[in-house]
Amino acid sequence: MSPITPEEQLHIIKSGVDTVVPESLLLEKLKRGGELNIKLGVDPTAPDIHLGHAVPLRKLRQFQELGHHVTLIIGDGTALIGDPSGRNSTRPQLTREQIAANAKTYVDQAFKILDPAKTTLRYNSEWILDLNMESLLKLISNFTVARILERDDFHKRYTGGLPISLHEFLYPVMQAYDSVVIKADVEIGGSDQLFNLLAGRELMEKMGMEPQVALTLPLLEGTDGVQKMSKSYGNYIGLTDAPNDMFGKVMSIPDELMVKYYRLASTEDVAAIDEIERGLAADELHPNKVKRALARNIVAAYYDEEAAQAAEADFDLKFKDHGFPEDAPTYAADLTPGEDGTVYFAKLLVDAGVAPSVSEARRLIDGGGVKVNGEAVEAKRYNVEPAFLEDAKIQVGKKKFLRLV
RNA sequence: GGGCGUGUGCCCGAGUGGUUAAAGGGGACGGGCUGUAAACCCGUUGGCUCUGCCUACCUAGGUUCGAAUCCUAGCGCGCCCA
Repeated sequence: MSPITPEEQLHIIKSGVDTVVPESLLLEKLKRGGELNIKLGVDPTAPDIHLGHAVPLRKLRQFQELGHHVTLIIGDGTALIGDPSGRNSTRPQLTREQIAANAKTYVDQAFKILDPAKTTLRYNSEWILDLNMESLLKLISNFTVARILERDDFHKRYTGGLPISLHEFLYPVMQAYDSVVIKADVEIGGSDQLFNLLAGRELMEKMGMEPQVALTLPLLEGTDGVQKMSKSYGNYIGLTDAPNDMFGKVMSIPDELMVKYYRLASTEDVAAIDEIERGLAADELHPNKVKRALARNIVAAYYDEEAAQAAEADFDLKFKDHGFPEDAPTYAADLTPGEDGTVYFAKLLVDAGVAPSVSEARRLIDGGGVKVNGEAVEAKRYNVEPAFLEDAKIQVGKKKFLRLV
């Protein structure tokens, strides 16, 4: 057990969190000493995880470092229901094969963050799918329809005349039952999970157990700084992104989000983050330096320190020194000239995958966005003599590089 | 089942039968500036064998010299009535 006091633990745990319900119970549990059982339930619906999904995992890791134990529940049973949280329509139900495949991908990525020695992995199909009618009825009788309907998304759908399938009512109940089975001390989740976490408290209490503490984490905004991180908004930083991409994406977040990212997505100590936050507010720290450190930290968390430094060097080369990266993709271009002795450069850019259409490529050239060997190609120069492109280093915009071979 | 309304480019949204590839905004992209951003300024934003050609305003027909704009049917969406 860590020598630090319960109050200090609480401070660390609270870093970056949205709400803790109730905080007093958490402190009480911490004071009792010994390891707490921290629960996170995930639906195996998203095969690729990004930094947003990693937020609760980071928090679990923090608990582990404080000496606590984590129970990660793969909701392969509840996935058959489909979590209605935040939805305004019934979520499509997944097949068992999809679920199994997703779960595996998820677990592989989750263990990049979690300490396997302090993690128990459970699948809730184990207990949920074997419930007989008698126990199921007993279980659901602990909740009233009115109570379930209080939930904001159900309420909206109900009053809005949108359908709610009966099985969706069961989702919070089943998630609560998970907490009963594994005897959770704390359950963590996104802020949209609060209702489900509270249902767990309620059920545990009704079944004569000490209720769990509900701990919710805010949603992490994506690289655009506005919308929550999500693959569909294209603003995500994937855990499997290459170090250079990951570094660059972190660098592109707005300054205002740096501290939040530190708290929710980095491995930095809470005390150090407190200091960074203070330093930024007092104008003692340069935002650029802080963001670089953040980007290095995040890359190092998923790769290693060396990769992080290489990514930073690459970043400087591209954006600070405007150099040409060594690892630029290569393209074997056909430089055979046409009848007029030139190569159709605009088309070549499309074939090489650095421009979506010939028209767009022409516009990019006209706008000075295409550089060959460091020099911007002049407007209207869509056709080019082959020698001009011999082993050329081509840059399109700020981020696309290409080396002809 | 009936009535009314609506359907435009990535999104929102304007649109008079005839310079409409379609106003305006957002987003995105490119350039400048910079600390990587943000903010700000400028430009671009259907495709192509590009001073021109082709395809476009839900779909299919029709009227017309000419239609996103008018008509018919279908499909989608909305509201009201049953």
